[in-house]
Amino acid sequence: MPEHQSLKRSVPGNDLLTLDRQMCFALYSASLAMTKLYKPLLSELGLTYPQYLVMLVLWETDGIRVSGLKERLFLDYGTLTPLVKRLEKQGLLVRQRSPEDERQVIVRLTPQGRNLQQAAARIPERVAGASGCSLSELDGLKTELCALRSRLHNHLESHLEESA
Amino acid sequence: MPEHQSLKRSVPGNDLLTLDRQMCFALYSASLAMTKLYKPLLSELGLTYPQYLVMLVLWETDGIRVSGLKERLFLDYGTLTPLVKRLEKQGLLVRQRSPEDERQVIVRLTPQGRNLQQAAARIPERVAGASGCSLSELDGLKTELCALRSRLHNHLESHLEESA
DNA sequence: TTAAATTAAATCGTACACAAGGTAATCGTG
DNA sequence: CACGATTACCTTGTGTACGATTTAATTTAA
Repeated sequence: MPEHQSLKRSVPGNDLLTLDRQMCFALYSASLAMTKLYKPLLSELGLTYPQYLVMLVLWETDGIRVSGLKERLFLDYGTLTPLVKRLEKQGLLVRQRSPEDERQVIVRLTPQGRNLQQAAARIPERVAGASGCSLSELDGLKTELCALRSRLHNHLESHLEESA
Repeated sequence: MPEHQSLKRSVPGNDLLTLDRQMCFALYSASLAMTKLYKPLLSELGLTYPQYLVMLVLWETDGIRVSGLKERLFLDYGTLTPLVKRLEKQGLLVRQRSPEDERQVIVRLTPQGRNLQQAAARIPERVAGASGCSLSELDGLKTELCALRSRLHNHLESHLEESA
């Protein structure tokens, strides 16, 4: 038997250090698989998955600032700025500086961006069907994941000032 | 309320088209938050999160092929090839073509890569603590997510030949 | 027994994700 | 009013993800 296999047993807590024991890997791989499921549906609309999330926010709250998207989607400016610019280039929205505060960038849907909502209307049910889960199953999982995310954000927040 | 009066209500299933109703967004944002939780712990080891996943596989199964990593982690060659090369550059593993089949690349841990397992041994418990969940909660969620991932992969597989 | 098909991996191009650093506008305090 | 701090956003660099294409090795089949 190779040396490293006997070493394996000697590491304390080592039995927890396997891929299939990691909740994080289940989360990570399920999230990537879900994105792949959306891909063909969203490509009909010319959207990527993160772009779809931005459009979901705008369909609910048009005229939001980039900082609003940041808070709603938990993404950085470094992610959002080029993402929103790509949506602008597609003609789905316009970015304009706020007249009251020139630092702020307001994001507004174009008529084309608003119209895309109809085309997207069937996506949730198509995804639900493809995921092979009942709506209540999905909703239960959603609730648990939101609770987990919330706890993670609390923890990340409470450890922010350590580096400041 | 008559369905045809507001555009918003007239879109069938439109009330499902909001960010906070999307299980996918809960999944996506929880996964990103989890990665952020790991980041400071893994940076002590000089690893990114996907690199950590590769190391987890290697600590279990040294001498695996790249295609083995692909199947285990559900990632593409396009992701894995540069990722494994970066781990090789760090001296944690070596890549070598199989003598029996020159197409295959075998990935082997170096002593340094094997030693890193000790340094990583405490990570799972530290993450569990930081996530604010009990081990059984995390395990329950893990099981649900694996089941979801499995259903998504089945669906993606069954729709592969449509494009072939 | 080779030419065609298949396979394993690499490469290329696009789009995230985010830390770190930068800039311009605004605010707060003396 | 001045000026340092803060805010909102942008830019750059590194590291994923993944579709599409390519290359080289192996297998299959005519």
